[in-house]
Amino acid sequence: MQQGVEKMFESMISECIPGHSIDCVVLGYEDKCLKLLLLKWKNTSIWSLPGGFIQKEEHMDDAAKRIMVERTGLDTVFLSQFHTFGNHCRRNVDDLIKKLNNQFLHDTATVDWFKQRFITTGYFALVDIRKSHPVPDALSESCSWVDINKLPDLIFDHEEIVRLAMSHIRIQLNYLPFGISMLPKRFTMTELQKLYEGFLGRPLDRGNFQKKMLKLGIFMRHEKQLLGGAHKAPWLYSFDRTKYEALLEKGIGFI
Amino acid sequence: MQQGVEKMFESMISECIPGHSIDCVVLGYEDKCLKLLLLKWKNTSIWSLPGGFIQKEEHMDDAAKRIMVERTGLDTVFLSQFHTFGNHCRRNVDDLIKKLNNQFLHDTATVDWFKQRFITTGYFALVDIRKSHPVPDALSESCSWVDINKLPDLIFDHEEIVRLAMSHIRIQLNYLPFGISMLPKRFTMTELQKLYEGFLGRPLDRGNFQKKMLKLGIFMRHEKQLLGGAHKAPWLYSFDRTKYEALLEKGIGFI
DNA sequence: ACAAAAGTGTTATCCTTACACCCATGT
DNA sequence: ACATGGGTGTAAGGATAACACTTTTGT
Repeated sequence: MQQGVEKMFESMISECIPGHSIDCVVLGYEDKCLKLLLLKWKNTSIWSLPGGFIQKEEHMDDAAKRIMVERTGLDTVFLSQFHTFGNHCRRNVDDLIKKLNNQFLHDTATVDWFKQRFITTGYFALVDIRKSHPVPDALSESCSWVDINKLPDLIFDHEEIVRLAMSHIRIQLNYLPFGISMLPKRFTMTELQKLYEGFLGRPLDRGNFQKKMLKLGIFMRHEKQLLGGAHKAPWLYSFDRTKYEALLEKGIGFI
Repeated sequence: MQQGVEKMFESMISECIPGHSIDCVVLGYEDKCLKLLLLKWKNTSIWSLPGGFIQKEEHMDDAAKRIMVERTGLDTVFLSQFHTFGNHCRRNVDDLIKKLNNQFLHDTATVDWFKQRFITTGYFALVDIRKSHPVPDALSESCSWVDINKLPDLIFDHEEIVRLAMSHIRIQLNYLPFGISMLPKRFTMTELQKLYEGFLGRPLDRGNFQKKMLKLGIFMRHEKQLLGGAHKAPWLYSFDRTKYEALLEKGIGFI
């Protein structure tokens, strides 16, 4: 066991509040599909959501932001709390210890920390994969983007957490035009549409989608793209940040 | 200080998990207005939301249910978690102790319990006032229904919690037809409309409201009401429970 | 020239909104 | 009779959904 891990456990136990954790459902968009940021634990086939604990004097939202910076290097992302999971038996730590095969969990204080009951608050984040720099934590051999439709088995109740995050996002999609944090500065309407289709899990009508989006009045159209496709070159758009934020404030449709 | 309070503190500290609390925004409807269930602390002018703590082996949702039963005697209510408040400085306990004027908080273990940092999860509940039997807890001299538009100052950040609950309810109102748990078995469309207006804080068109509601197909119409008003007697409706629950499942409008 | 995908247009239908009108009842 | 509030109807406008047509580009 490396020095890094021991140190991390020490500071975790001394600086964080017990019993409460944070799990982040971090979504990005690449190659026409939605991807989820996952950690793979060292020398195991255990996959989990990036997460962490809350420092004693830290706002919970700030803890989520910190975790995002640590795992993705991104400090300004769309980040929103969506649910707190309070089932007392959500974590099967004995099973975890077995799978870990004597890695990490030796020290009694550390084992006790992991064995305690945790209530976890789920946050979802929408980020631009191209700007992200995933870094594994001390327990993980990798931190990587995985196609949302090809997820491996996840630890504990993390699959449930992902499911609920997606459901919250789908609902919010009705009144919050996501996208600015997930797409490159300039994008085509088709790219935006594919992103929406990824969230909703179903195809949308091309013509209607364009009209609906453009009517929101939050886009700026740029000169044509000339990328090599055997077809008419699509317009490039970007978000008019001011109008976009104003729309986020008041929402769309509704009430 | 009575025996009851000491006992309560003892079991609270020994049986509940520290650092996490639950606060309930309990709403009822009476006399054409929305009312909030509030506790008034003994011999003070401190008002607060009913709340409590989570037992060591208790699911968080069950804790919320238990708290609802304890305060209202109602065990099947519409109860839904809406947000977790994780600001580390949300509670000014020194101020509380001053206001309490040496009541309750003497024992060091108890003072320590209250002085610790709490993360609280907010639940909202929609109940039928007529069926409720508000009972104060050991610290309170009263547990009573207060007009949502005439709230007193609340302790800590409880006003913020109420505000956020209302905002969540208003959004959910767009796809969940609330009402079954708040109105008497039989009600008129105008009563339902007044309830909605209470949530939304604005008047709705009478004719359009009726058509929209009836189109949902979750109502049963009964024989006419003959109550003494100098006008046409309105129909009485009740919720068709089966269809209502089915609609709650899939939501209305949307995606 | 042709396929492929982008952009735009058309139509029918539905929903919302703002009213207007009539109905039943108690005074 | 009439004021009061309940029930229903209508017409305009907007949003939605399905689909057709045109345009541009690389091969």
